[in-house]
Amino acid sequence: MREFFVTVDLVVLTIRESRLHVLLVERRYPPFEGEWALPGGYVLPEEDLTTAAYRELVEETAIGTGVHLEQLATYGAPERDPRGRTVTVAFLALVPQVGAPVAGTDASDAAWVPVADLEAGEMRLAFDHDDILADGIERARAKLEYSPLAAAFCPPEFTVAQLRGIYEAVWGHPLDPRNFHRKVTGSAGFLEPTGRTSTVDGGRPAQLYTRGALDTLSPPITRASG
Amino acid sequence: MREFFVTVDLVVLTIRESRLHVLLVERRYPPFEGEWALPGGYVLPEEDLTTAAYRELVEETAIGTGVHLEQLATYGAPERDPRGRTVTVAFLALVPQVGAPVAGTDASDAAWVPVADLEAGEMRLAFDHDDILADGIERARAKLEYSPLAAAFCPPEFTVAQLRGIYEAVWGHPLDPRNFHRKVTGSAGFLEPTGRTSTVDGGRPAQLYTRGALDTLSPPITRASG
DNA sequence: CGAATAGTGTCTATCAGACACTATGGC
DNA sequence: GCCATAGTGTCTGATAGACACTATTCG
Repeated sequence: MREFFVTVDLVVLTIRESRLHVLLVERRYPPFEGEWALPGGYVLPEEDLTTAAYRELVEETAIGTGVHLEQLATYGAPERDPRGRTVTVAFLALVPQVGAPVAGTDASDAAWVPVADLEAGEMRLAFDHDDILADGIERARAKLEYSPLAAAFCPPEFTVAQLRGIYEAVWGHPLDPRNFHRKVTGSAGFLEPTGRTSTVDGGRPAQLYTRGALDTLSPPITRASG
Repeated sequence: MREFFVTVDLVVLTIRESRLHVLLVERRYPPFEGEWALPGGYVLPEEDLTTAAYRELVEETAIGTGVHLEQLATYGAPERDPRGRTVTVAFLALVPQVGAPVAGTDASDAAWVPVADLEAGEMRLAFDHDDILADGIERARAKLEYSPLAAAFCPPEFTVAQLRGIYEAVWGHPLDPRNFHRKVTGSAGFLEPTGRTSTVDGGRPAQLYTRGALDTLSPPITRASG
């Protein structure tokens, strides 16, 4: 029995230009000075873990509405932080498209980076953040199958085509528009029609929806095939 | 930033007499002296989280082979432990049927308790262990659907009927023996026949299997209906 | 009108669930 | 033979995926 430092780290995902992006910060101080890392920070003495994660999210992105935040996993290898024994609780955040990220106090710069670039091995993150990121991406991909989570990437009202775009960006392959439409509109409680329509895409106006009350999708939308 | 205590707590599940049981210990010292709790303890200074969980598991159950151990979630509400700010990393362990549990140093007694009794609200656990237990049970139930995890409850070689008994005990309702048989034997890589047979149940001898290499079952075995 | 996107109908192969039937042991 | 359990065959209703077709807007 001894004392530990406890931090939270965030895998913040969003869709930009039809591609999945993750929020990274450039470290301003040692260790790993100048390298890219996941945003995060120390848990305060009287603060719950989720509260700490939410606070860090707001500090980094300046958004706080329509966000999905869930605990991912905890990483505590003895040598993972050279400053001392540190356990980090990782969270997964899914956010709608926003403007440029905000540089926080412990990061000299912050940026949205395409996940595909990181998966191609073009960049190594500080600490064990490559592992945490991989776990976060896999969690997001898996949860789209059976949860209405994709709506967390969308604005409050969205079309079926926008929602399909989320799935295509996260899974990295196209889906049949007609079957997708039938699937999501046919699952009672998954989407709620607003009665309004949107004409942004040049064709027939699309029905606008909000996320429904359902929190488990059965049967799931499968990602295996297009 | 301040220092925290870090512990691991275990949700250890097994099947006894065709019912799902969880391992509980009676606390020997305050806080919550005399109450029942999940087994667990402090993470040592140079110890990985999973190593700590495994150490606690061996201390409490004296078994170490054929066990499934996975991280569940982390709980860190500021007031969850009156001794000071403590974060606990909960693990889920699934073990084959074993003898009586072993009383550890920080528990005056240990016992296998039917999960159904706890779910009926007959018992309150110390700390926030009721929440942790509920999360662990739900994780186990969900993972049986799409993973070969049920084999972790079985001896090294087992029959299809034994495996079905696991599903029935965890999910709490009967499954059709014929459809279950066709399902599990038809998924290539899920089970490996050994060539040996077992005659323990009085009828036609059953083929014995070991767990196959597959780690994701597609399509899943659904728990919704019998 | 054509182009583009929204949304519906229909066909087919597959599969879950129900359940009749056969196989192989102990008594 | 009788009973119990193992394991197979067959039917039916539901559904995923493929894709033809209709609907509604813009220019």
